[in-house]
Amino acid sequence: MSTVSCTAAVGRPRAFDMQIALEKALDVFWAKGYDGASLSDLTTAMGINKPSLYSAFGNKEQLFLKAIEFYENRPCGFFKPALEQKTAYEVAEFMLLGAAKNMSDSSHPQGCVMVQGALACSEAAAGVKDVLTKRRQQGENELRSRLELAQQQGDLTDEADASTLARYLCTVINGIAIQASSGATEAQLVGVAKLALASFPRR
Amino acid sequence: MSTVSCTAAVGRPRAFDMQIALEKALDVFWAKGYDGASLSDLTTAMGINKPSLYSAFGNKEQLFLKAIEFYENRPCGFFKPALEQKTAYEVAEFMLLGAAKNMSDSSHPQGCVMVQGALACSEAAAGVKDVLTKRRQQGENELRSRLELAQQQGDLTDEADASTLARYLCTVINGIAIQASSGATEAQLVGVAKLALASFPRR
DNA sequence: CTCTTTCTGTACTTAATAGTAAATAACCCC
DNA sequence: GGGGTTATTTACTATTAAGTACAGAAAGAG
Repeated sequence: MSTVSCTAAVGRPRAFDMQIALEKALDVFWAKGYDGASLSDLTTAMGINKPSLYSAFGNKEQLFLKAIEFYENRPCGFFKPALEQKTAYEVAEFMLLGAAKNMSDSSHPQGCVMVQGALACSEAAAGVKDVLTKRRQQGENELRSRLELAQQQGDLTDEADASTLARYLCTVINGIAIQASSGATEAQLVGVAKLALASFPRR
Repeated sequence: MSTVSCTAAVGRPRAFDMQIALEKALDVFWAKGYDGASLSDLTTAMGINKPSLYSAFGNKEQLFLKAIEFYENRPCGFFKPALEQKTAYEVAEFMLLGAAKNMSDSSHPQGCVMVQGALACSEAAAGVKDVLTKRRQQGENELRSRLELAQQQGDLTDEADASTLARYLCTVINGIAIQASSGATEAQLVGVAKLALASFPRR
């Protein structure tokens, strides 16, 4: 089930678990951003040496991309599960409350690596910034499609602009990410999420 | 009226305008963040050499702090003017629409340097991240006080929680900053701002 | 046991980083 | 115009950055 492990059957076996190392790397990128995370930070957290990192993950940029891919697909995510809720309002509610809870969770760095991983950055990080921007945009698009489906299904009023509504929800989620990374508590963020929901049209 | 210029009457006069140089530095920090902005980036943009930078502004960290101080006080800001609006709703409206317009303005980097200047960063930037976090928190506190005043003056219902309301508005503004730095247009952000306003209690 | 393959650890390279020393140039005051 | 003062220029330092060469270690295949 591992998404990255690929130790060949022949040759000296890898002495570390790639999945666990990747999670450690994710935590570093999450807390420090792409520019702020040095290879020393990464190898120290991952418990390996640089040649192991390069042979297993390519280079810093590819390691980052694999880390955010893992981040997006990990089981405790809230975005994709939210899209599967029954009604548009439940989608919005699940998503906002999920963001509030998840991003303030102290079992990992606060906020969202998709937001703070590479927001304002050096030219060296321009590529990963671009990837993050596109991924966030893609999430917004998926949400818009889900809301349009809700309109077809009749659980979201046709007067609503699905596009603006999706952008609004993503804006609040991004804002919650900032607040969380600034130290806001879950209770505070849940309050914000509930207030944000007041703008969402109930059927 | 210059806030930073302090060329002594004696000695060789400074060959550059500190205010203009500071604005150029601000643009670099705004676009690249503290970690992503190298001294070469800064001196190139400012049109000066490193010793001039160090003698005029101290070091990279102090330059950053002076740049954000300038940012907060510059005339085209929207936060402080918003607080002076007549009613709580007008405060919120001015603030959200101001954020939407200002942060997508193409006459400077998109987004908000107070948000993206140092969000997830290296240990070297921990100090400036801390300053930014505290400043944002201070802004939120000022907004909360303004809303409490509105409750005393009767133009905001007592049922509203001024603290949560202020946090909500700041969350949306921070979210707008992310969207703007990801390329959202003014029209898109104004749409978000208006939708966000629907959650704000009118008297 | 040996060969091949792959990984690990140490030590290295090259380039960029923040910051500075020292000589020179430009100004005001007397 | 000389003396004191401050800014500029060039050249430098020490450190850290990302990335790699190479020798040795650990496994399976024959």
